Amino acid sequence: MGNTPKMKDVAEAAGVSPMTVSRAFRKDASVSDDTRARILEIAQSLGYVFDATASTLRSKRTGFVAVTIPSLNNANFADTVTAMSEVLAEHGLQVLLGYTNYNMRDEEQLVENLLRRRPEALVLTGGNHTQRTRDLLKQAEIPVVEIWDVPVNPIEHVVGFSNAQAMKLVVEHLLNKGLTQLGFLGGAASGDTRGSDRKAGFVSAMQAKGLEPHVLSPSHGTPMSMQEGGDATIQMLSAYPQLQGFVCVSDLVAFGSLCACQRQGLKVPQDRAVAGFGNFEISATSHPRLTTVDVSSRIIGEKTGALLARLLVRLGRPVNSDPVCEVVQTELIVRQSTP
Amino acid sequence: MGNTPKMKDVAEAAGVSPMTVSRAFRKDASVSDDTRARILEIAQSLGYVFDATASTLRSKRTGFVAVTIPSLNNANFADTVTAMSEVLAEHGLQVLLGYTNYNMRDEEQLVENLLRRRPEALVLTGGNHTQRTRDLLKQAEIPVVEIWDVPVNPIEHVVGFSNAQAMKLVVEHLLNKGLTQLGFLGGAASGDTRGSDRKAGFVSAMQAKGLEPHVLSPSHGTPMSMQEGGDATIQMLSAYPQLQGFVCVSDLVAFGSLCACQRQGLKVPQDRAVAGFGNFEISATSHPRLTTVDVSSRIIGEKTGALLARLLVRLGRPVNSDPVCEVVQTELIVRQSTP
DNA sequence: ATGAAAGCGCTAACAA
DNA sequence: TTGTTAGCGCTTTCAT
Repeated sequence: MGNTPKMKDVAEAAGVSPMTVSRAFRKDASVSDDTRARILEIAQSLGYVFDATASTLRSKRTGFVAVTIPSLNNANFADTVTAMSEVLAEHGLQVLLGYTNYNMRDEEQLVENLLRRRPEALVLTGGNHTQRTRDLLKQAEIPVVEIWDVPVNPIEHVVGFSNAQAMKLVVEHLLNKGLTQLGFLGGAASGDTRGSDRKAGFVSAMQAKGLEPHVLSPSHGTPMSMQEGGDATIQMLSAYPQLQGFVCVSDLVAFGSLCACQRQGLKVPQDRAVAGFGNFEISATSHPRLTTVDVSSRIIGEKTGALLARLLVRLGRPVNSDPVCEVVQTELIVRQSTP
Repeated sequence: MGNTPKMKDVAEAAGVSPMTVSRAFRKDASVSDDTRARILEIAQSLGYVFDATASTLRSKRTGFVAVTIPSLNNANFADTVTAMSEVLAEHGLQVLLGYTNYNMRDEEQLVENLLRRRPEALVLTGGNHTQRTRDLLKQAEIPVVEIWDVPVNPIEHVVGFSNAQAMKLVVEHLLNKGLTQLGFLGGAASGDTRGSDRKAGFVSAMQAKGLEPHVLSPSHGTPMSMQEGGDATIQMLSAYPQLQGFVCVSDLVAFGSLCACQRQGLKVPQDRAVAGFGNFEISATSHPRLTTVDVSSRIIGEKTGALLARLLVRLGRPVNSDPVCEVVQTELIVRQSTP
């Protein structure tokens, strides 16, 4: 007990050099098929487990891609990460996931911690970071991808979409349907540009038509929840009874709003319209189903994974290429919660 | 470019030995406060980033706790992991997260990959694993915790609850309210005991009263979705029109069922009762709100984190103690979707 | 409180 | 296809 077998032990048991064992554990290296099979079998029988920490130190390859998301608890980010993991796994890369609590300070701390593990690339959800985060990333000299946003001043690569533009799709749809009295529900977390960009998209789309944008946007650390969406709806209804529809920062808020309306005896969409954002599962299920915007969560993950696989192809160090900026599609999905 | 500073560089710049720099970067070690402050400042100015991979190799401490969950896309598992991360972070430990797709084969592969990174402990969601997974874990000689379940034959430590017992709370509540014609909705993924345990809890609670348990449990790889919950509800309504209520494997399925009933013009709870499981946010928001079972997702994470912190206290190697089995509370939450 | 020497377990680079 | 040598960047151990 206590002495787990090393590569040397496997080598001795197999009557070869440690180098041959090392090669046997990598598929690219040149070992005869016989030898490899025999070595792997012996390793298995000895209970040998390859030590990635030692491998890493010498080869400078950790096999990690670090990914930060604002919160573990969001189905869309989960889809992005899942899709990314799948693509990266095909290239022998593992995702090292961390979350920022929608907070730039936490993100900075997280990035610093992640960099200590020497990831081969870093993916950040969102385009708003502290200066120190940006500095750390530049010094790290690894590929950096910002996703779920199209930052004005990107660090390097980008795979995302314009939250403001996407939100405009919703507003314009409602305006086209003749609704003019619209309210926006969605709290903007301090460092979270996605929420505030959506709000900005709402405001500018309204102002473009000379309409007054009513906004209820309590500002605390985290995005508005279903519950808060419902509470905000009640407040809005009492402050602006003339409102014809609620444009929400997410489907979760929209669902809260929908249920609050129903509890007030208001029919959706007849009495009030409700629109969400993100095309979460709930929006396709609720009664009525919610009009929303699909933002290609999985595709963002797939494209990011593919981009990184390309950049990290084993040419010594990462390929040095021009920054990529891929804008993914957003699509308005009209359902029954709006006229 | 290309030559990131090492500890040696920091040492030279500070006029001390690398050993002193090493000590400065660990809070416990003995360095004068002045020296430490000076070293950290110089390190910062040089853009030095501590290399955890090298540290790991020599010290045999990775600072990782590996955690597997069935899917990234589940708010309850996310809560568990978030809570666990928070507790572990206080002890300088990071979570290395992986997901199994609700699949024992994938879990085996994942565990093998995770073990290569030499985690200091491993947390598995669920109590059902391949024999090889169990063997790997035993050989690894690190603390293992199974969560979200109370396995009959645990590997080592356990922090969970009985899914069958928890489900019984729901069934008994409905039976007490005089409903006797109940149907169960929930697919059991192949290796996922949580879903099938809940089903088993339903069946045995019904049989205990001499009632017939109607079950609709399509068996594919993943848990039943909202959409599938709705579809299953339609099927059940047509196959067993006499059914008075739907007992669902999760709140998501219950929500699908609720909406399907509403689309059929059935009133919940007047015409049909619907109950969920898990106390997801949706169950507290929907109209009507869903009766469900709260399963202490965060508490599981906190307790697991605390247990590991205890076990991994720096006494050379992990403390060798008797296996712990903590059963967390489950609580029936009666809301408006049931009489 | 600080330093010197040795080495963690692997793999790059070269040789055969 | 296989082996030899050296060393990745830290930290353990022991000394002062």
